[in-house]
Parts: sequence; C-alpha cells; structure tokens
Amino acid sequence: MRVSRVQAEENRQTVITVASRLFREHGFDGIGLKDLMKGAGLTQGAFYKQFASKEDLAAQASSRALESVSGRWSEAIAASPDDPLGAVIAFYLSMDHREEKMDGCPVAALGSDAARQSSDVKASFETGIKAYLETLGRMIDGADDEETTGKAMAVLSTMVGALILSRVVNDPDLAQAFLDAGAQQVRQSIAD
Amino acid sequence: MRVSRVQAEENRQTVITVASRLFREHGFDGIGLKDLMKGAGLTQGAFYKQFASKEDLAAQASSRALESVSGRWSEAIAASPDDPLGAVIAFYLSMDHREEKMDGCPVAALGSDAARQSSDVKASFETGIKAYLETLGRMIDGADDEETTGKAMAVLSTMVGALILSRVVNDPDLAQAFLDAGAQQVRQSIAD
DNA sequence: GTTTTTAGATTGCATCCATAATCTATATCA
DNA sequence: TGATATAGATTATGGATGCAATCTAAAAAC
Repeated sequence: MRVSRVQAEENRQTVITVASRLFREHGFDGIGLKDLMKGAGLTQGAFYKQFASKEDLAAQASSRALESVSGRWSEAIAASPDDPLGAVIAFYLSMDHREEKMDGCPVAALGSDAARQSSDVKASFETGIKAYLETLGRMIDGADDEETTGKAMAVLSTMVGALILSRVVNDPDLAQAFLDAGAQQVRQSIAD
Repeated sequence: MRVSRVQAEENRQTVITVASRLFREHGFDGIGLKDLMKGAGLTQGAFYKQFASKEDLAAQASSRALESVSGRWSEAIAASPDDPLGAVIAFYLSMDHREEKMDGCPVAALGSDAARQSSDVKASFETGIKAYLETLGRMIDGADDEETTGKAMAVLSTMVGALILSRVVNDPDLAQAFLDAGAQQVRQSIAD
C-alpha cells in the first residue's frame, strides 16, 4: 500500500543504509534485491520505484558507507584531541574492525569488488577516499601540500592493506601481526 | 566421451588455471561454472567429476594464482639482482598491474572477496601470503627475525593497499599518485 | 472527489549451482 | 587380444534465485 511522501523518502533512505551494510557484509554480487529490500522491511516489487538499477543502489550505498565511516573517524578524532592519530589507528587497525565488516571501512570490505563495478560506484569511492585523505592530511605535517598528500596516501594504503590482509588469513595471530605492523608503519611514517 | 587419464588430469589443471584468471577478473561471485568450464574448453557437466563444489575450485584456483604471482616476483628479482626491491616495486606498483587484474596479484584482485569465503580459500591465501613475506623478508634486514617479518608485513600491506586504492578510483592521476606514494613509502621503510 | 503516486503482487526470462541420465572411449582383466 | 567395467565427458533436468518489468489497488495530495 502507499505511504506518505516523507515516509517514502524515509524508506528510500532506509534501503540505502541497509544496503550499505549488507553490501559490505556479502559483497555487491553476494546479495540480491529481494534480501536487500527485505532488510529495509519492504518487498522487491518496490525497488524499481526508488532506484534505476542495482548498480544505481550500489553507487548510493557506497557513498553512504563512506560517509558513515568518515563520521566515525571524526568522532574518534574529536574524542581524543591530544592523539588523533592514535585514535584513528586504534579504531581502524583493530581486531574489532577486522571482525565487523558490516559497519567497517567500505574500501577494505568492498575494495576488490568496487574495482570491477561501474564508474558511478568508483566515483562514490573516489569522493569518499578524498575525504579520508583530507582528514589524514590534517594530522600530518609535510614540507608542502604535495608531500602531505603523499604521506596521507601512503598511510591510507598501509591501513587498507593491513586490514584486508588481516581478514584473508585464518590465523588470528597472523591477523593481529598485520594490524600491528601496519600501525607501527603508520606511526613511523607520520613521525618523520 | 571419455578421454585418457593424462588428458583428464590435464583438463583439470586447465580448469584451475583458467579459473584463477577469471575469478581475478570477475570475482568469485561474478562468474558461473558454465563460463569457467567453457574457458577451459569443456562443458558444465564435467565440473563435478573434477571438483567437489565451486568453493573447492575457488580454493584451488586461489592457490594457483598466488603461486603464479610469486613466480613472477622471483623472476623480477632474478632479472635485476642489484636492485631486487626496485624490480618488485616496478612490477607491483605499476599502472600495468593496475589494469591487468586477470594476471595480477590475487590479494588485490580478490582480497575483499576472499575475506567472505570459506576457510579453505583463506587457507590458500594464507599460504600464498606467507610466501610473499618470505620473499620480501630476504630483501629486508632487521635487527632480528621479528623486526624483519614486521617490516615485510608493513611493506606488503602498503603495496596491496596502494594497488587496491589505485583501482577503485576513476581518475588515472590519482591512481598513479597512490602507486607513487606506496612506492616511496616502501623504499623508505626498507631503508631505515 | 479526482488525480497522482506508491507498495506490493505477479510475471517473465535468464542464470545460478548441482544432479541425473546417457554415451563413448579408455582401462582393466580374463 | 577381446570382453567388460568404468571414468570422463555431453546433454538434459531440477529447483532456486537473479534482475527487471508490468499491473493492481490503495492512500496521499491536490
């Protein structure tokens, strides 16, 4: 049955948010429209009134996921103004983050998948990644803007890689070692 | 019709090799058994005489892919014995590698996917990653074994992350910047 | 009260993984 | 060597699920 305009928009937002979590958990190809809609309390029939295609939703859900995690970075930083970097590391390179794909960084959860998606999805990631770099850049001092950006990219690369590697191995000790090695590398590369 | 035993084994190997490439290109969920078998010149019906399930093939194809890329590392290193690290960087953190998912590093091409697969698949990755670390460790000198391994893990994390990030953005300049930043980071972290 | 607009139900068609039935050439054994 | 069993492959089938489109009915909006 039909719902109010505001309700319909609210439903749309719910679908995007739910999709942003389910895509991270199962991958873009790992979950179907039926289950995505069910997660939002709707049926599949309603999907195409709200989105042009699954790919369209993937792009919007990616943006939503990136924004959400960017927010968590900001919160972590605001919560410990004396050691913002430590806060980001503690959040990103943790075993909690390793096990919590659904609410974690979409670059780590969907990076390999996103590389195969449409340019719309990549555009969402590109925007989100630039926001990451801005946030990181504010914690780094370089000789010039270019050096700062370069360092931020290196730091982000290390964090994303370490988290992904920690997730693809079974051995928890090895996983922890990757997170630790990444954290140490990040601290050092910011120090000098 | 039936074929000889050696032929059958040859077919099996072909399927694994083909799958290792097609999985990297399309993801584990992005390609079906029909197309995988067709790539090996066979029909889908022959699949279950050779493999227990798609997941079984995924694990074997992952091992094959990791071995293949490990071999390419060794070749690159052997080809320039005076600068082995430079050779690995030139191969791994290049725009060629960025665009050549099918024959490239499976950790970058399938890392996010693999994190969602069975522990068999993860075991394949774990073995391959340990081989990576061994190779990298031989190029790094640390105070002790532990420091060397830690550095190797950090280097691998940076390389994997930089390559993945370069692939999820549309802008080629930004992609190149991630590769460059990763390369610089790797060189520096090995230097000290 | 009439027109829009939306959720849901139904349907279509393709593809998914897996299994079964069938065929044939190869191994195996007499 | 010749008969027989069987492994490896093809074709066909199964049921489930995939994305997408259409139609219906009801409620909001005017």
